[in-house]
Amino acid sequence: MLIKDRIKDAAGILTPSERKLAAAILSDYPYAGLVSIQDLAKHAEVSPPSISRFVTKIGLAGYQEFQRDLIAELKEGQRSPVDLHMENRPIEGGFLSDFIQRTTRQMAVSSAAITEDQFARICTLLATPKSEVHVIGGRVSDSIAFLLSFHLRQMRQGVYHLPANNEAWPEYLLRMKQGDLLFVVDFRRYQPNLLGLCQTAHDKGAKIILMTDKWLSPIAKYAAEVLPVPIESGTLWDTYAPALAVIEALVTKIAEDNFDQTRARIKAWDALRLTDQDVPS
Amino acid sequence: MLIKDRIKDAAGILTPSERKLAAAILSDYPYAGLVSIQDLAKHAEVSPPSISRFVTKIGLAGYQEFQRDLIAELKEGQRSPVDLHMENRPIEGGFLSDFIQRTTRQMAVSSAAITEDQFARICTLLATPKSEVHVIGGRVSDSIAFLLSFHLRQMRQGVYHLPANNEAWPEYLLRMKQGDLLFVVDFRRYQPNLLGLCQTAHDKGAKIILMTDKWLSPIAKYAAEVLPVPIESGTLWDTYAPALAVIEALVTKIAEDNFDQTRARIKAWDALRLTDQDVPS
DNA sequence: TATTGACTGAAAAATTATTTCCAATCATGC
DNA sequence: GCATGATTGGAAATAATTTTTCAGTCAATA
Repeated sequence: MLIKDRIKDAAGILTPSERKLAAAILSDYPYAGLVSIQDLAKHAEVSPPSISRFVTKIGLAGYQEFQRDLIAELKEGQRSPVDLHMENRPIEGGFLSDFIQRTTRQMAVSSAAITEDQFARICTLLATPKSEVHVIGGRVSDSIAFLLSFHLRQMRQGVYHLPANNEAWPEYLLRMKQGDLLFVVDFRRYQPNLLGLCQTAHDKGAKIILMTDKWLSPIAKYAAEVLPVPIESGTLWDTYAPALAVIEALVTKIAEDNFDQTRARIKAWDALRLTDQDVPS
Repeated sequence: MLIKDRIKDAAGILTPSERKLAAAILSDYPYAGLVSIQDLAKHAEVSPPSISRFVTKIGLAGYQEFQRDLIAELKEGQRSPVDLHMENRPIEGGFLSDFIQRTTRQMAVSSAAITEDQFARICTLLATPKSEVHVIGGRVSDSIAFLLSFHLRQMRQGVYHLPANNEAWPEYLLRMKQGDLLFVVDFRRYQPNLLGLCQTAHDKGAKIILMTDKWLSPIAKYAAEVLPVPIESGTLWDTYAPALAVIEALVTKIAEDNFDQTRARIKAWDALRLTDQDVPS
């Protein structure tokens, strides 16, 4: 039996620190287990005795047998890609693996719905230095939008994240000029105030890039580019993981295309951040 | 340098038994080297001292370093049966689909590293009405953490999202009581101030649930539960999509388990929200 | 054939890793 | 609240592994 499975089987009877240990081992399986008991102890923040007890608990004679087995698995595993492949489809179907699988499927959908062409076009837009970029999302999706503006800010200047409170919007709208960009994330339960914002921005000549779901937010009307992403998870709630993946893809592509600039900027950034570091440990 | 190459480079100055040894190691590389010096000695038909001398000769400090290096090589090399596979054909599907596929792969890893058991346990903890839940994340990951607190707030009372500014933390810490929960998301570039927060919370008797990457944030020391999620995207930047998926899975599970309560709460919530809606369209 | 020097492995020593024991702590049930 | 039992990590004991020492062997050479 695989060590991994032994751990999962024993999951029910593990003590708190043993669970920490299990997490540490599984998080970089099997390599995390291929160090001395002391190093593993330090890494997992538990004591060596706890590890010793743990390996006994999962039915092994001792730490050494544990390691020998891990190495044997590694050796085996590399030989039979078939087995590995089987592992990728856990039919056992716990809630988590089930959910993840669904999300995974949705992610595939998103890459199908967005053409590489459009993707490249949007990257180019967002990377254009002379266009300032304004970013905002809906009540929930703003946190996704935040990741875009955060990373974008590391790569270029002129990136602004609009606050949720529309009282402050005029300040940003006044600054917007012809050719600037407004990146909006708006998923169902579309917010009327975002629509108003986009209308105004559009009137001012800003290009709007909209990330939305398949029902298409009314903002689509003003958008120069619409990035459709699937948000149905097959459950009662929506999933934003595909949306996040697309945003991360954008950010990564832009960063790679402008690598030197980005690196320089991050370096300068970090240098400044150090000066007001909170609590040096 | 790879051990293999070190051996080949040294081939000229090897003694007869060292050559036997080299052959034994290379014949089942790198697994043959991953046993005790005595087993390897027996297998290669030489004495342990010869092995010791050998590893020194090829420029390593000792047998242990030799093994550590072999494992590191293995990890590096196998790090990406997937990644490498993709790197070979990055153009095929285009940047986006390539990126999405990688992310997808990572998501599968996360469901392998988190046991269903642990998942269920954490859901139970977060759903316990009498424990208040405090949520916070790192500079970037806080936006992921936000989605947890946001949705959790829809399902139960006593959910607080700590502000990024640590000036305000004491207020929350004062409120924390024995048995309360602190859910922390902390990915690499771990923030010292979060560690301090967790230490204090832990001292106050709060249970800490930590979502982190495989390098394990130092907060693991105080954590009752550690949720490891993969964040490597195979590019220069990390991806939080798997983390988000896990959080969404948590939220969904909790909502489904407490469906009536959640529905009633959302209904009441929406009723209140309508009264101060910003701009009716 | 004797001498030299390199090579080797047995045994001892040193080091390192692992396990056991135990006291302190923590949580739990009464 | 108090007692009980489980859990935990430090320290000691144990075990294992690795390295060093050293004497014997062998081959090459004079």
